[in-house]
Amino acid sequence: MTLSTSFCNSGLVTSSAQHADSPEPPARAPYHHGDLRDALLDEGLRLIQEKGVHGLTLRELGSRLNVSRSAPYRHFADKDALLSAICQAGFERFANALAEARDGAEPGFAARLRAMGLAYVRFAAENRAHFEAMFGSGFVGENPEQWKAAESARSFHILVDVVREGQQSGDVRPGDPVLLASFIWSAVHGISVLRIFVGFEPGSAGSEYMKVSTEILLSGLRPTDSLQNREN
Amino acid sequence: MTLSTSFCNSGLVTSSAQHADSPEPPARAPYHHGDLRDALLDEGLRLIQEKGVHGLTLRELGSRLNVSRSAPYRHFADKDALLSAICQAGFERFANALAEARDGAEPGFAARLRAMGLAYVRFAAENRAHFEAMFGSGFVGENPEQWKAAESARSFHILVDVVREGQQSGDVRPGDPVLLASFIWSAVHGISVLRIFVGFEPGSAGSEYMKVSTEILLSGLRPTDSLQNREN
DNA sequence: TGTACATCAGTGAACGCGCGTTCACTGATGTAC
DNA sequence: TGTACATCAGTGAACGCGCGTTCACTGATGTAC
Repeated sequence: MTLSTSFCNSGLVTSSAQHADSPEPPARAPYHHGDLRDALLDEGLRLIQEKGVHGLTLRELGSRLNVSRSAPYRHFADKDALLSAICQAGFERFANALAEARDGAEPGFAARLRAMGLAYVRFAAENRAHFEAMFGSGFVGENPEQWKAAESARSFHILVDVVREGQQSGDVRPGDPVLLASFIWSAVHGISVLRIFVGFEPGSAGSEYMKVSTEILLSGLRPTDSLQNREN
Repeated sequence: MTLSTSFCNSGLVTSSAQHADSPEPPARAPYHHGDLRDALLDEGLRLIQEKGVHGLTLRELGSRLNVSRSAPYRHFADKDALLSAICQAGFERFANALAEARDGAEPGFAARLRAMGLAYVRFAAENRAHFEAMFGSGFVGENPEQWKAAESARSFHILVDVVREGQQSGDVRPGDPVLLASFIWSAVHGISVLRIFVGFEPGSAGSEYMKVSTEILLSGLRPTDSLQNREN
């Protein structure tokens, strides 16, 4: 990289030689990256996926993208700004995943909760990097305001609304829907976090565990005096 | 520190002068710390409490204990060994806290679960440092075998046993007690983790939230066909 | 259609920092005789 | 009761590393005229 650059800087001869070789100089990286901002977000994600949040360094990022160390500073004020952007993007995708699960499910509270719970755990497993940037200790812990951002609130309110609808249809016990949703959230979050960060996945298969968990959750949320409302 | 040491190294005169001044030289730290190993564990905990796991550095530790940077290496092979010891000690205290909660509770599954759930969340809140060393992303995530160690298994089996007893007394639905205990663990863990790392604590007071959560959990664990078994 | 010029998005060398760890050393302690 | 000596638990200087960030710079791009 250093070699080719100084090579090109050496004068007109080199430049014209390149043009003689081929109309599109192949081994020459363009001076402008084109979409470095998005590339930084993407590669940053990949880096976290591989090495965890603390493996994310601007130097490594620059080197992977064949760009100088200081190039990222044209797009992000500092490392924290980059991490913040990754976190924010994560919450956006997360909220979308939850909304999709809700919309794709059969009607009824139980089906929706099952779908959303599965989506939560699956999102965590499949987007470990985003999830770690969003909820990992050390980052959000030091920036709790991140949690209050629009996108994370949206994720949570999707769940609150589903709970509220469940209450209206008589499938969910009465009570502050925020507290009920919080418990659901915590339970599913606990499953995700223990699996991802600690490798805790009881039952050899794992799917049985998820099934039992959702069952207990649903059963606990049902109104205590209306057993006839129970679904399949 | 450097001054006083070189001062003492300068010869017999200084040494005798010290004795002439006072029988117990006051500003002189003893060469041997006495109990550096325990002091390292204690101060290490304090450091994590203040700055998170990544704020734990051997240099800072040495400086806080008025000891050289390399002194810790007399007691721990490296930084990881120290963190491992902190983690291990955490699991030991954690298991004790759970066992105490179980033993201190009124008889019956519901009372025990309430006590243990509360103990779990409280341990996390009051021993943030231990908790972070035990479950924080970035550490245990990279050393999953830590989780399988004797003390962490002990914590979990305390819960499994309580569930099993609950099943025998008819307070808990049938099914693999390990899966049931895992769900309880996950739910309570989720509450703890969201509170500690993300600052998520719904309901202004928080105690109401804990109460609702335990209620849902208990209700979900009850055998579905025996409503008469419900407790207060 | 050209051209001067402002602006944007890169470069690469360097700074300063804090870290884990090593190493030859030395003072303190305990123990065999 | 003394004394030689092994062992233990410290010291402090140094090494090498990777990091975030800054800075003067330069090539590329777009835009007004």
